[in-house]
Amino acid sequence: MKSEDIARLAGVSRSTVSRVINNYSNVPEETRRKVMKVIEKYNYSPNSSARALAGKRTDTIGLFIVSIAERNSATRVYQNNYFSPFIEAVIDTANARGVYVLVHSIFSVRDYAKIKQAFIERRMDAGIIVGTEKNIGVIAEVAAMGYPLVIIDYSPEDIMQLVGKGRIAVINSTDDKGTREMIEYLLGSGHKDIGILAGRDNTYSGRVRYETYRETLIKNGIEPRAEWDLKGEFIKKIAEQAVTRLIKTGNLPTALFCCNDDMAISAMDVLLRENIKVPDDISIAGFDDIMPASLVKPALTTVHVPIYDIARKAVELVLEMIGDTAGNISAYTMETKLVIRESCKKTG
Amino acid sequence: MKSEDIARLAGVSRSTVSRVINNYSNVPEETRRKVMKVIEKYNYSPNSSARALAGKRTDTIGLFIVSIAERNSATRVYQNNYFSPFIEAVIDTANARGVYVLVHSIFSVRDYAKIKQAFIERRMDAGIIVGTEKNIGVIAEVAAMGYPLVIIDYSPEDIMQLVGKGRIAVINSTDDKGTREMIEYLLGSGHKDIGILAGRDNTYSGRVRYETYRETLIKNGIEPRAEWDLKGEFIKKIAEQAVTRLIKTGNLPTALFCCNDDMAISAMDVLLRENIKVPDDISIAGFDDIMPASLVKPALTTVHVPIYDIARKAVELVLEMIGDTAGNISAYTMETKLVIRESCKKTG
DNA sequence: CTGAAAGCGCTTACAG
DNA sequence: CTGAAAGCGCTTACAG
Repeated sequence: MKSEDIARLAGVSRSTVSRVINNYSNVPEETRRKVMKVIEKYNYSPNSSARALAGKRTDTIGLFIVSIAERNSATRVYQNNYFSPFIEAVIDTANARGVYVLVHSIFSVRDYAKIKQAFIERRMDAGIIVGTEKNIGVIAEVAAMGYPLVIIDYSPEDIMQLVGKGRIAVINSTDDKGTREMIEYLLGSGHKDIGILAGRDNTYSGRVRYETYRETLIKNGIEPRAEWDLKGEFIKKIAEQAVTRLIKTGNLPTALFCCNDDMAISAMDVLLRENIKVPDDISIAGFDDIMPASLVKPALTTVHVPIYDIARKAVELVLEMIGDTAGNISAYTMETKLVIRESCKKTG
Repeated sequence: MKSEDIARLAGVSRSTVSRVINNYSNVPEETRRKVMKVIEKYNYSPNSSARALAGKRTDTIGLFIVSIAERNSATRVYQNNYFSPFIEAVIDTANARGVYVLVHSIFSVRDYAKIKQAFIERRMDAGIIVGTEKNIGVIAEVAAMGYPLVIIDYSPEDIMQLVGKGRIAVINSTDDKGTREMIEYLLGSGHKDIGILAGRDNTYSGRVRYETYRETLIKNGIEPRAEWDLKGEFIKKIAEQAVTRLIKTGNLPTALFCCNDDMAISAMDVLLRENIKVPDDISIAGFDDIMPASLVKPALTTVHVPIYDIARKAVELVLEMIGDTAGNISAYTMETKLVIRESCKKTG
């Protein structure tokens, strides 16, 4: 069934069918009804490829999930508690607005070209990029092609500087405020020896959380100690190794600020295995508030990142930008919140 | 950049460019190289809409996630530990084969029409349907349109009977074997009073797990008791209510077989709150082996369902079927495995 | 208000 | 081996 069939059945031309479908204002009510009746009777819907080729939107957005460091992990999918809710929220929000979502995995820097590829092939009207790595070159190219892009977790300043032109929105959470509140909470609980299990420093949130940790300690008269400055890269396995090494030194801080929950949970596993009690022997703090954070024993004290809201905002922004050819580069920040559970306690 | 531009630049016709791109055999090596050079230089890729309209594949598959009972839950996304790994595995597998994935949420029976809609609009070459509800009518219609479909968790017999023609594969896990092994494990641990927290009975796995539970007890000379036959519908909240009511009766079984892990974890939460110890006062068994199953305390004894393998198999089957217009209705069963952790113990 | 016609960017018989 | 032409199913100026 194509528009020509509908036209014939309704006794009008394809032009009129098209006008009805696209809600043109200059179609008399009676004509519209007559055509609609046939359309509904046959459950007709235009071929999306033909529509797109003729200049309409694809009504599809791309969601690109970048997790470069994890490409070789067969169990990756079971581990990633940050992306899963994000993906689902994007899909639900977009679908509710009648927009399709093409989800794509990016596992290597080389893979990043696939983002551009999808736009070259004109498969989507816009894109959302989330993940552990950003290739600003590809982002700039896609933006230059005229496609709106929403980037999650990226330095707004860097975007402004590095992307010449195009419609781009970046969404972050208040990683600085969240980190500050957590460190001050630990300080307020009597901790002075606070270590960090840091995230990836080629990530905006990773850098902000790390730097804010240091600044907050220094502002409170405490010099961060190099031996408690662990690199976890936001990855469970690397975090485990770092914590294992720390334990071997025999010199533990009284609290460890982990830059995401995945690493915090890994740290707790290792400590448990080594018979070091959380929070009695060491307090563990996380970041993100992913679902397992409240399930784990002891339940994780962490900073809530509104993943669902970020995802929803991303879809809203991207749809707005599709509709508005003028738009330029913009930045949004979503509120984090300290969540106190059981994994940290007073000391001293 | 379009094929005409490439043609001009390479000094050939659009036909030849197309032949090179589609790997036709009758293009001399030299011509191919000449054209490829221009294609690579300009990073050209054909417009997917134009290709599809001209009769090529869309190179896109649809993944439809049906979770009807959960439509109104804002936190749904954080809860669904079964779909998340499935979605990611489908995407990863498809992407690795150069195929795009359009993921769509279905929240109501009315929504089910969206599946057909996507095919009417010719947005994809085939579909995978997973979730808590199946609309066999829509499935039959899409199959009749000639599109291959992979259905997860559905009665093969029902498919054979209800769908007249078309290419359909259904994938299940060995829910019967898994249930039997779990119940026999509990019996072997001395349990005679074994209750069930059942799943949705409009689900194939829900029915099989329920029936196998009853059969296994009866075969072992035990009559299933109505007061320990709880309906949980595979949903956390409903499971909580059922367990709460059970506790109020003061008449607990020594073991409770929960038809999925989500419900088992909910049951443990309620029991913990009521100061009933797992596994000392009651053994709790789950099904699925979702990620939190091993995180929770006590770690959940459950039946492992190979979600990742099922997802991968689904993609393989769907791609095979796209290539093979002959194919017919087929059924596959993936192996489950008993996973003994801490939530069940010997009794009597 | 409405239809005929051109055009979107491909692919593929067809003819040579 | 290769090009000119038709056709895929729409949308949208254009003309009336």
